[in-house]
Amino acid sequence: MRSTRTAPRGARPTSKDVARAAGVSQATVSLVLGGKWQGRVAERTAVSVREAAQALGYRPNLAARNLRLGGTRTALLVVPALTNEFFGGVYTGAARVAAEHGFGVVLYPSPEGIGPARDPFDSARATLDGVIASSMAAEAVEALRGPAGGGALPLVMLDSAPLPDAGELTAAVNHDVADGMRQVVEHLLSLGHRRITHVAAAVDSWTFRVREDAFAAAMGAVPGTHAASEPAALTVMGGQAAAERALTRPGPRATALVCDDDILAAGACKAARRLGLSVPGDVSVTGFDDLSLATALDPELTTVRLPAQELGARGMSALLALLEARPLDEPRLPVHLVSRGSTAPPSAPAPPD
Amino acid sequence: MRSTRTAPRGARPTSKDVARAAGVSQATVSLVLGGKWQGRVAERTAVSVREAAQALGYRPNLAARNLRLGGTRTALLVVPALTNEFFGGVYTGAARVAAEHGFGVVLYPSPEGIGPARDPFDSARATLDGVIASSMAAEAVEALRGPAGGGALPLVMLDSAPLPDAGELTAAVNHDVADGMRQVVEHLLSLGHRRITHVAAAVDSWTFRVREDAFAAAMGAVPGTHAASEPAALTVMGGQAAAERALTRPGPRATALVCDDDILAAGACKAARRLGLSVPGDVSVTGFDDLSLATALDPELTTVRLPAQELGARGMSALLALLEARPLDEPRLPVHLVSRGSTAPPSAPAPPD
DNA sequence: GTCCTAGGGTGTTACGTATAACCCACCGCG
DNA sequence: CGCGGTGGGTTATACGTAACACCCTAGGAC
Repeated sequence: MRSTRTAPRGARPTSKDVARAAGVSQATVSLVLGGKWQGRVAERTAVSVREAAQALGYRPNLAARNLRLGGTRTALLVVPALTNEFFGGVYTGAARVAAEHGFGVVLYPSPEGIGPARDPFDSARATLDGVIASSMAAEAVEALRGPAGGGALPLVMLDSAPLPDAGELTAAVNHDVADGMRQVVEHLLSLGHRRITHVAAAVDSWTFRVREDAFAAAMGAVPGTHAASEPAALTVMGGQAAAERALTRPGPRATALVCDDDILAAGACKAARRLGLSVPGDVSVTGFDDLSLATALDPELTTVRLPAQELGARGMSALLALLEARPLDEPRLPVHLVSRGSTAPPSAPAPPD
Repeated sequence: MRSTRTAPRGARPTSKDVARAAGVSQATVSLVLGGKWQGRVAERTAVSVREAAQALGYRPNLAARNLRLGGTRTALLVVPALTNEFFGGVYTGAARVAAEHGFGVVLYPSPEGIGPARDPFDSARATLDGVIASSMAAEAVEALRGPAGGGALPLVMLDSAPLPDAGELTAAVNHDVADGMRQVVEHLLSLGHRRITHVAAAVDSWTFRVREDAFAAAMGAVPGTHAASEPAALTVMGGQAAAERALTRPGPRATALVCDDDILAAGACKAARRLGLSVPGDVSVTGFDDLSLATALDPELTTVRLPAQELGARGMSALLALLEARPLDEPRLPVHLVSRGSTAPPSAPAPPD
């Protein structure tokens, strides 16, 4: 009479229950269900174990398994925000590769947004096998590695500045955003634009610094061009305000706006319309990311597609390589320009219709 | 010489190490760090334990803790897709409340997208305390509850159809989307619209069925109105195609398009422009959700704001209530219309400029 | 002086799994 | 007839934590 026969609530069957039902020992259950029974357990026994497990609805207790094995086969993905579909793509890609290797991925949107009560990352560290940080600022990444005294977790950084003291347990996977910017500028130059303003995200992060540098380099390489830069808060309104400043500045007007992000580009399009300018008739606009927003706008946005899922997938692969002490390549993922309706030659005659 | 002094790699300090460093037993460490030492351990001892833990960089092993406590203080959030910022909001809200109660939230975008290799949810069930499913189809939710033989996990459904066999361990939190639709229709009617087409998401889910019914009810309540419905795939292109069909149908044209989602509304705006119609001059357009997309469009979208974070937060609260066997209310969250530039009286004279 | 109590800890066990180390019966072979 | 091998299992243990059930000492009451 120690306990009710049918477990009252949440009393999940254990491997011991399965063993009893199948008339074998717990060890045998573990062997069979763990797939390591070749030549150690008779076929008939294995079958009856599997049947018993099925009948009881047995699922192994992951906490116990993790404790035993000393690892969790789980990676943490840290992203700046989840309200951006780009990071949804990164997660999806990482989770796909993880699943193929029996790993799980836990998502952690970085501090802002989540209450300060007991940093979930902090308490989770002990049960994680590795960390993937996407587009994080350097100091935030430093904090992730923990007190440095204990076991520093393997860390993969996506689209982030390289760590100064990068240990051996670190890898990086980046988009080739510099090349993306180069493609944008070449596209515009080939259309005939010579006076181009960069609407630059006012965020201190690797990916945006690279874009600024690449923009300056690409423009500087061609004589007779006029480059300018206008900082913008990373919102639609921020893009709108920056574009408005750029387009109303005294002197000859820029004929093209290169925006650091599709969000900013959406704002730039709004600003142009408010000023009575047509896109792309009077001013061409480009973005970055190729969010679904890019095709929702009218005209559709010429933008640089960043393969977010690919980034997440490669990041997870790199982490797995790190964990298995395999050699790893740190690829620079190619990106490509998607040319749509928001760019056209400058001062073109109004479209036929 | 059994092992190197400084743990070679990943050898995290345990509570036993802390105990040795502080000169106490492991049990005392557990008491102190667990906060249950009031009147059982002297202040001085507690302090030295904490100092030792700090010095060693000790973090409790969650796998062990979970095994011991039989729970993980972790909930699973299942969403249809992560590439939609709405669900990012749901997650954020749920995670905030969870953190306040020492809970964590694991995100699981439902099957499509994630490889089929060993369903992560399936293997995770044993280590979860509950499930929150957002906007899921009925059959998918059924599957979540598992083989029904073992312990069925507490389940909270957000914006979903009520389960037919809802057990005691189930709760529901919904947006009052019917009221949202009513507000939209009343807004348009008060502007003078009488011929309105509902661009309806062709997705078999509770939230969209409710919208369709509410639209028909609100229109049916006012004599002299003409309601129509046009199904649309839940993408920009789907919305565009549906709106095009709706606006080119023979007979008097609808003066307003009520879209089930901001994404669809964006497509509808594109369709209108392609047909040479101005928004809102010739046709008014409304959306649902109030995504950032809504303010990125030009004109900005009149839409119904669904408080996604609030939904996630209330869902998590409901789950916590379920777990603690507390009475719970199943609120119907109020939503409200955000009136912007995409709606105006029908057949209005062209705007001044 | 003896008993009781409270304060301050410690020993021990259990959680569920994986696996190393055994164990035993049976069969074929010399 | 004895002996080694092998197929088919079992027993025992460890993972790190939490907490129950003790234990010991000292101080006060009688």
